[in-house]
Order: sequence, then C-alpha cells, then structure tokens
Amino acid sequence: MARTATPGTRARIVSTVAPLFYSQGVRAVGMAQIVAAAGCGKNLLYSHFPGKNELVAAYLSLVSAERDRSAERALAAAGEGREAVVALVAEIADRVREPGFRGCAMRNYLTEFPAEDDVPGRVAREYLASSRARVDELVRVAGGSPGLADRVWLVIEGLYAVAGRPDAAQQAEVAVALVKELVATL
Amino acid sequence: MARTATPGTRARIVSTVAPLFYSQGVRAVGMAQIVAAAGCGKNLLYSHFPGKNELVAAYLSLVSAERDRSAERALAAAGEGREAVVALVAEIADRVREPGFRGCAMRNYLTEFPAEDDVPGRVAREYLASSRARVDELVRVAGGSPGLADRVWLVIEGLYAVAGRPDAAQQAEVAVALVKELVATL
DNA sequence: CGAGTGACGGACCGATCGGTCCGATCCTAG
DNA sequence: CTAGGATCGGACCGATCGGTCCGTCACTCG
Repeated sequence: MARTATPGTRARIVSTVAPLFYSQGVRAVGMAQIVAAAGCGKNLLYSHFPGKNELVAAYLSLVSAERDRSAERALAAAGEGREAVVALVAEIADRVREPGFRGCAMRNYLTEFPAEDDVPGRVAREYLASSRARVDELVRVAGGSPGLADRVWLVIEGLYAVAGRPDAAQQAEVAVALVKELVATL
Repeated sequence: MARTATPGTRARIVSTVAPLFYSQGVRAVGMAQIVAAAGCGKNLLYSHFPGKNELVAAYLSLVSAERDRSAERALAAAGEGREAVVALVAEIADRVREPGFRGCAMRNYLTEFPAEDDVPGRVAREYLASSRARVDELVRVAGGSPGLADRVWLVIEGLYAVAGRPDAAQQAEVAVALVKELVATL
C-alpha cells in the first residue's frame, strides 16, 4: 500500500519523554515540549496515547520495568540470604550517587498528585507495593523477622528521600552500612 | 481617616491557605480557590503578597515555624542526651500518625519544583538544612558520632517518606524503635 | 509513475492559570 | 452625618494548558 508505520514509535516516545518527566516533574512538562523533544507531531503522539495521563502512566511503567530489571540483575550477582538484602540496598545506593538522580519516580508522582486515583497513580502505587513485597520476601528468605523488613524498608525510603540533596552520596553509603548492621543482627 | 485595616489579615490568609497547599500540593491550588477559601477578594490577597510565590513562601515559613516550635516543645519535655534524639523522632512519628499527614511540606515543595531557585525553594532548603543541623547537634551533645547523626537523619527522612501510605502508622513505631536501638549503641 | 498512507508542523479550540482593575459596599474617624 | 479608605465580588487580561484538526510533505508499493 504505502509507507509502513515506523515500529517502536511508542517506545521511542516514552523513552524520550521519560527523562523530561523525571527531571522536571510531570506537571511542569507540557505537551508542546514533549512533541518538540520527541521530534514528532502531536498527531503521532495522540495516535499512540489517548492523553497525557496515559503517557505518564507509560513513563512510570517504563521506569518500573527498568528498576525491576536492575534490581533483579543486582540480586542475581549477589549471594543468598542476608547478602541479597544488602545487595538490593546497595543497588539503590548506586543509583542515588548518579548525577541527575532525583528520587523515586513513583514517589515523586504521588507527591505531585496526592489525592488522584488516576491511571499513573495506580501504576505508582502498584510498583511501591510490589517493591515493598520484594523487600519482605528477601528478608523472610534471609531468616529475618517482619520487623527487620520494616526497618530495611524505612532505610530504603530514606535513601530515596535524600536524593538530589548535596549530601546524597554520603547518605547512600550510610544507608548501605546501616542495612549491613541491621541484617548482621540475624 | 477611615476603616482601619483588619489586624492579622496576612496571618489569617496564610493559615487558611496552608492546609490547601499542604493537602493538594502547591501547583494544584489556584488563586481562585485561595480567595474562595480565605473569603476575601483578590485585591486584599495581592495587597499582602506580591504574588503566589510569596504566598507559598509564607506558607512554608509558617509550617517551618510550627514545626520548630513543636520540636522544641518535645525536646523541652524530654530528657538530655540520647533521650532527646529519641524524643525528636518520636515527635515526628506522632505527626505521621495523624490523619491527613502527607509528609514534610518542604520536601513536597521541592519535589514539585525541583530545579527552581525561587523564594519558596530557598525557605524549604533553609529549613531542611537547619533541621539537619539540629539533629547533628542533638547527636553530638548526646555523645554520638557524626555517623550516628547520618543514620538518625536517614531514618527521619524515611519516616517522612512513608507518610500517607497505608502502613504509615506502623512505620512510625518502627522508626522510633530503630532510633532507640541506634542511640543505645552509644 | 501515481496513488495513498504515515508523519510533521502548526493553527486553532476551550479551559484555566496568575494577575490587574473597577464599581459597589461597609465601616470608622472626624 | 459625611468623607474616605478597606474590602468584596467579579469582570477582564495575556499566557499557557491539554487536546483537535488540517494542510503539506515523504515515502512506499502497486
């Protein structure tokens, strides 16, 4: 017939827009800026996403998948038991040290849109729940109590929260050291 | 002359608008909603504040002052040394348990406006710095190392981060218990 | 080659944003 | 009582938001 549809357009748009949403916040990035960055017309954008909400949800899903993969990679390279718990926190700490790290995209979104029960919010909350469940499972396998999982989770939350501050890199090391101490009490 | 200006109008506006900003986020609250909630005309509002930024800064300053007072009250009722550190965290945990608690207003603002170096952002960053300095000082007086202050700060950050989640109340207790353990190692 | 589809760029829409201004009203000082 | 400032409610402004639509070009396949 005619010109065939470019494959992977949707993924390309999402990966182009993800750093914008992440670095500036979802509300601060307008659709005009998005199409300019993606180098496409609004037509194409709205043919792949019904609206901004769905694009944001796709962005959060992409980040969620990347983070899951990164965590699983770190866990595969680490040992079993308590070492796995430390490895998970260390992997987060590594990302906190990277320049441009600005905290967890899911938490940031929920801070921007606290009360909304919209599509991106559900993605974000689902990710947080599964992330928390992963910590629980790792600690349980390591022989730790649910209380220990609570403590580790608290450190992880703090680790994400200090992101972007001047002392984030230092706090990243502190978090890893603290978790090491916590799991050492097993 | 004429009708005398109502005293405390500025403070009334700020205290009226504070819960709106806090619960919905700064960007989500428009000036129309503000004047409706404050029960005043836009004239009065803009005669007290040059613009929304200054109103937001006043909101953050109000919250900052309230939090400082609350922390000092808790510290005055607590003992010296390591007990003071625990008391500070316990005071935060008390607020986390309150319904409607949605995290630290300063951190939330900085998440909403990450790159901006505007008036409210300076208020928020200044508060965070002074809050961190308070923790450092308390730990130092208690005889703790700077590393301990780092750990306590991390727990406080985590405590704020879990606010608003379903398990916030439980995590609040966990945070207090964890800090108790940390300072017990002195 | 020519027809037809994919994609681009941008004009355009209604709604809403922060902010300004104006007339009407109320209250108090003289 | 009267005059004048404080305050209110809302019309109004330009800018920008998310979203729609159209004209044009590019490419590909019959």
